[in-house]
Amino acid sequence: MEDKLILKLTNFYKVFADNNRLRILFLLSEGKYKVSDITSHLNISQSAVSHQLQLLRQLDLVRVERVGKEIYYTLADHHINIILDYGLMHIKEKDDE
Amino acid sequence: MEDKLILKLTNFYKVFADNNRLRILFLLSEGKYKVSDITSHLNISQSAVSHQLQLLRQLDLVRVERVGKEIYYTLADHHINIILDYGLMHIKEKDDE
DNA sequence: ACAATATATGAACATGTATTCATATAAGGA
DNA sequence: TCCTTATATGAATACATGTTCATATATTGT
Repeated sequence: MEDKLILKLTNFYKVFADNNRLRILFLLSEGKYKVSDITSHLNISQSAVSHQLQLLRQLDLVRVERVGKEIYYTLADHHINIILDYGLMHIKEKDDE
Repeated sequence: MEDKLILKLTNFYKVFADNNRLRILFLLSEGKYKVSDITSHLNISQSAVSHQLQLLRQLDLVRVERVGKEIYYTLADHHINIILDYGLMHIKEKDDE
């Protein structure tokens, strides 16, 4: 097993290993939201949301669209949805703890 | 989407979001290894390996078997293998970066 | 041009967690 | 029993990263 590949996998998992980030992703999996919507829906500060969105942008996980003063975010592609769904499915099927 | 469920998912991802831990898991996916084998194969200190193994034990991801002075580790069940494989498959199919 | 609103961003700070260091425990051999 | 080897473990340390705080930028309305 090549270490380089495992490192990539590590980094993949890291993206989803933060609760607020994951909550944002799941919210976005339901549609298009502007930043203020995200902060109010999830009770995360505006700054924290923006920082997470910046990271998600850098990783190309979200798509950005400006409408006037507001900026809307959506998931970048259907692939992300599949990942989220797969994760959920996996958690649900084992009722540990 | 229930926050509690997402939190569980976060914790699931966290397990795999560390490089050395993941390398240990992939090594164990190939068979049974004692601690000293793991440290030499992966170039991680004995202590670091033991700490990671402790964590993996607590999460029931590995199975322990003592033979004399040595202690052998294996993955707890086939399910873990499937998770690892799925992750790899996912990484391989997208050639980002 | 100015004020108000929405979002982004850099730096400081807080926190979680992985590693190291020192040492403990357990087993086997002399 | 004493010594050696294998592994575990607690505490200290190092480090990565998420949040906050203060402020910048961008857009709209007046």
